[in-house]
Amino acid sequence: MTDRPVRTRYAPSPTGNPHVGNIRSALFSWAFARARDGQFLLRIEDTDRNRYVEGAVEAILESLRWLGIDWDEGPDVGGPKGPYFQSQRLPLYREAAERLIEAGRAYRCFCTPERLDALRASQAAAKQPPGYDRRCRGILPEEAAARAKDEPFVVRFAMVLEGSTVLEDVIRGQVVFENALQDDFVVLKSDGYPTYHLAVVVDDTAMEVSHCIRGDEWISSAPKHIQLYEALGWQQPTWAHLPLILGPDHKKLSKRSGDTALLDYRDRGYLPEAMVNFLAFLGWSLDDHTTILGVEDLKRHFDLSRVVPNPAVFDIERLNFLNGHYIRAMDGERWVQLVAEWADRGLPASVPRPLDERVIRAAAPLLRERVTVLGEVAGLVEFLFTYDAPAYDTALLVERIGDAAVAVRVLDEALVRLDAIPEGEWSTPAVEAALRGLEEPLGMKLRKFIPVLYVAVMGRPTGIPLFDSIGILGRERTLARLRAARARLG
RNA sequence: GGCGCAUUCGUCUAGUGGCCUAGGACACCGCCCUCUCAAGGCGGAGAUCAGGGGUUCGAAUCCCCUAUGCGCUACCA
Repeated sequence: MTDRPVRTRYAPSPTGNPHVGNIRSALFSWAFARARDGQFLLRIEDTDRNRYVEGAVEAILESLRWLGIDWDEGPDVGGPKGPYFQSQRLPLYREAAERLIEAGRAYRCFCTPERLDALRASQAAAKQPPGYDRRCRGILPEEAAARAKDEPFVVRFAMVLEGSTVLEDVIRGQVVFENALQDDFVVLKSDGYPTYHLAVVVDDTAMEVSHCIRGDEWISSAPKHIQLYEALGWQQPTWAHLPLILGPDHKKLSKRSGDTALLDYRDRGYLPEAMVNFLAFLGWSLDDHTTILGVEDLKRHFDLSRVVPNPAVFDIERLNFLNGHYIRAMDGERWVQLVAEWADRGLPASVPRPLDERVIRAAAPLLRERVTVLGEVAGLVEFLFTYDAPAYDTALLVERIGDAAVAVRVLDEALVRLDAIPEGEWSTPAVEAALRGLEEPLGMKLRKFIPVLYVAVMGRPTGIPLFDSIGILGRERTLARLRAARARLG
């Protein structure tokens, strides 16, 4: 079973933006294939025409690309086992269904949706486990074939009724399912499309997938797939059911719980390397101490044997930490570009474009240690791109220092000292020297009075370093802001 | 309801019978550094390993029971 060359796949259905849980499965499948020098393929499971969402396929490709996950075969690049859209592989599924019928392992079912609903309702009312009652399983093959000519039908798999089906899972070990409890599930729908169960078995076989790596929500269906493999006489892949990713509410992450689409994280300013690092450790670990791991190392060292069986809660704090880490670790020029991009994206339309690159370059290093998510960039640099300080509450000027009269003195003294710097000598060191020189006349430490100046200059008591900010801002704008602040205090 | 899975600090995890009076990381708290805020450095608190029975000289690690949580239970994946 494991002697085959490693081939794994990610097989999403195009029903929307892939969420982080799905992508984590893709990441693990991909990393496993890469670590084993195998191949990774992408297959679109578009067998449900009702749930198909326009643009979803592109969103899937984009999600993977963003994280740096590449595939050897897939809908866009093709490959020897194509096509990679299930909707284009219909004959394969029909053929398999035919074989199953002929072998007596599947049968046509003519029960109407109404009857099925009624059946479920009565089972629920009687507190019986729901499931198809196998009414059509007894229909003679010839009769079924005849009725099929003008009656709608589905094809159901005839489950083995006795004994048990055993799943050998590399993450969970052996899981035993009683056959008597299994349902005669549908393999081919009345519209001729296969259900997931049939399609996944047919395609994984045809595409020579060696390891079926998927979310734990599938483990209950595993006996269906295993029996399908047995009935068709095909070799099972190695099974690996990954632990679920839970939301803060400890429920399975889903579109409904919001905040789960992978691309939303990109749009909020998370870095792909942070996301990969974060996702990699949701259910897996390298050893007893590694927490920072690049994608290259993941590709090299990932292994299913170190995947844990228990579900993991998605902890945004940890993602934030990693994002900040990668921001600080990245190449300086890339950081400048990101700052430019996010400032441009986030600054109000009233700020003239293009943005002054010199300002961006000067501010970028100051932002590095203060940004955890790129979306914060614009708010931190806005004051550098406007003439006046951003709007602020006058009370802020006094808040930290505690006394309006003292704040007034600070502003007056600062004004005198800064005004004394000639235009040509305006620089960060000159500003710093001037402001530090205030300690003596004011009779207080720099740290004590500087919050007043922060507010006057940037509209808030915290932000990127003041001396640099004033240096970038220039003489005229700085003095204007200090005077404006002074005027506010009467 | 049935079936299945899971259960180590708040969170992600290390741990496969003695190295564990349970290690790392995030978050939290404190100190240092410091022009604010951060970042960084140092330190702290935080898990009777869900509970109860066994097995064993010895259990977080093996077995059983219970509890709790989650997943599945469609002509959706």
